Amino acid sequence: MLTIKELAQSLGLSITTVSRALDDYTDVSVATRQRVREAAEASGYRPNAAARRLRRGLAEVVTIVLPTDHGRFDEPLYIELLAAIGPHFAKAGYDVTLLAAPPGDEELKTYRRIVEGRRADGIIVVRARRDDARIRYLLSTDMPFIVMGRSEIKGTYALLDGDGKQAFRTATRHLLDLGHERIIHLAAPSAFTFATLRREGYEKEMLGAGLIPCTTETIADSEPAFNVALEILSKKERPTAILCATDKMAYGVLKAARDLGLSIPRDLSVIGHDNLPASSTTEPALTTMELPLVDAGARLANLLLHAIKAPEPKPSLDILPVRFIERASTAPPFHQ
Amino acid sequence: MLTIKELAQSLGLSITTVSRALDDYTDVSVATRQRVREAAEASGYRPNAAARRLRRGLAEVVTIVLPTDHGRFDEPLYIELLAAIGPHFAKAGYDVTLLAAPPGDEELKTYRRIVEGRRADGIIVVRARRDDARIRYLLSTDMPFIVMGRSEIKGTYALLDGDGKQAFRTATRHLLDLGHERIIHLAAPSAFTFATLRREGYEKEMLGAGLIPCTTETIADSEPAFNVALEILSKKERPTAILCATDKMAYGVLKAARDLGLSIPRDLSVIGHDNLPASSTTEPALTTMELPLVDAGARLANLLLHAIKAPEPKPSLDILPVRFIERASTAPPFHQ
DNA sequence: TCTTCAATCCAAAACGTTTTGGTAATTTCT
DNA sequence: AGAAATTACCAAAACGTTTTGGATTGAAGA
Repeated sequence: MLTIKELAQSLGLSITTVSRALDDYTDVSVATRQRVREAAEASGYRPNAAARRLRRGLAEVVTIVLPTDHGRFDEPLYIELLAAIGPHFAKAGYDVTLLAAPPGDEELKTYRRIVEGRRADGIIVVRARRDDARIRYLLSTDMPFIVMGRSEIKGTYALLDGDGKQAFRTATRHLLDLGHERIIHLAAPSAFTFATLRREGYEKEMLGAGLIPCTTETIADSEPAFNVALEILSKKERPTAILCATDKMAYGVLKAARDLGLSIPRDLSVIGHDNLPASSTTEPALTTMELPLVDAGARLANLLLHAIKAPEPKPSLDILPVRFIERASTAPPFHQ
Repeated sequence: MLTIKELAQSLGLSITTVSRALDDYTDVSVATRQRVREAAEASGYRPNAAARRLRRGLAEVVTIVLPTDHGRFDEPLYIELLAAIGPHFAKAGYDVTLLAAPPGDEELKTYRRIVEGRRADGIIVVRARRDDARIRYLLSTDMPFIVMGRSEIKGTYALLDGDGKQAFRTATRHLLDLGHERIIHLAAPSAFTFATLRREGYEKEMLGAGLIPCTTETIADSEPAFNVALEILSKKERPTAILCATDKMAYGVLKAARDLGLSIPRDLSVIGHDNLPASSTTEPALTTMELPLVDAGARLANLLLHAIKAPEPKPSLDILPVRFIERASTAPPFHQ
């Protein structure tokens, strides 16, 4: 590859001048700058990334570590997020590197590798837990980072999350307005902040309507939700609506209802959250909620780039509105 | 951060010795090596990535450029692939960087940035086209790369693809064995190699069974397939089975059948390809095919790492077997 | 005893940039 | 006309590694 030295030689200029010309310094004449520009363009010169990183002390990289549970991550969410943040970081001259690590020790090691090897200028932490070892570790370093989701760790860092509480209030209200009264909430494990928040939203709205909230907690996946739903729906006084913490759980509920011969939405209304790609093709199409990831990505990139530039980070908590998407799985309750 | 200089000083050794001790050279005594090891471990020393990259002339990075059509990429396929390749590259000391670029000029610029700035040691090209500008560009450089999918560009490079032809022969045979005779193939545009191959498989098996193949070509998405299916299924002599080039197309067919009051699989068998996450939750669950991405990822990582090491690349074409997944959307034809 | 050899260690060069701290030539101000 | 300021350029240092090509010791062989 062509180096700046060769380029300078071919122009009869010093390395310094070429470098400064390309970086728009004012102490090189307009004519020279132009000449250098054109020569660089014509020869396809591009500064060696490693060299400039070493000199500048910047990696020009931000990293996102994706938690992979069993070798694969079936979370289309993060993919959308990646697509959304990519262009923003690219425009700022940053590459986005993607690391996959199973939660636990391996995950922390990955973070240490990034921090200690100065492999990135910033880190994106996703799927925050209420007590999160990654956040605690990062706070002990000077690595800028931003958290997607909510954690309860105290400290000076920026958080970004959807307004799950408000979203679940809205969803509950939607069901109430349709005339439902026996509304059950299928919650995700309370170790996750998002689960707690969604539950709070549901409970608040129920209580506001003078109804007793009724929550069942289970693993946030299709299978466990299926089993729980089978049980709930077999009872004599079964609910007329189930509000699920996630779309995946809603899939389990849909299946359980089908297996029991219940018609949706006639006999049961179902709502999920996430708006996974599959949710528009279920039968019936699932009423759900979605964090607009294009906006979230822009905001996230912005915050992280700011944190990288700023000497002293400011704590911040960005709560983004969640969009309610009404499809075919909700309707007024059918009175026998 | 701690540098090797400081570490060496604190140990009373030279930089050279510390560096060589950590790299397992034989010209440092076992005792010293041990001592250095422990000190490095204890102090959390990690070589500065930029410095070692500059010196070694390696980026320790491979890049995958994802084609984003309209700002987002709704291809869960690549996500799975990413998860699959991640650990392999990590083990070899490589980071995976992810770049998103819309097909066309922007995309080529991205490739040039990587190559000219030496930002990666290898590139993964996905969604190969029959005539692919990216491949042509990469062939003109010395950047190692590997292609996922098939292209018709001549040259010395490695290709990796699923055996779509064999897969569609198997699928067709499956329908024939069930007793179907009026089997229609809903094909993707023939500009894509995969579409042509799948079609060939279908036609070969049909002809082998003494039946006339009948293919309809359309955009590989749900909506267009829906419209085409509506038309096909409204005819008097409608098919008893539709073999779709992709799952997304199959979703459209499922919806069309539902709208026409046809029961699946009684009145119509449907098969897709890709095994998207949504395909196990459709009603009924979709019979489909899948390229085992865990294997594909391993193979891909292997090939690319090899290409990076090897001075002279060898051309290769890896055709991976596709797995047939029988679910509930296929059954013997129902004779009125 | 003198050379040879292996075992350990190290100083200095190199990787390709950016930045610091200038110099020389020209212009502008007293 | 001489001093001061401005313009346009550059040599050399620095970033933190890895690697090259020895140097120094002590043991083994002649």
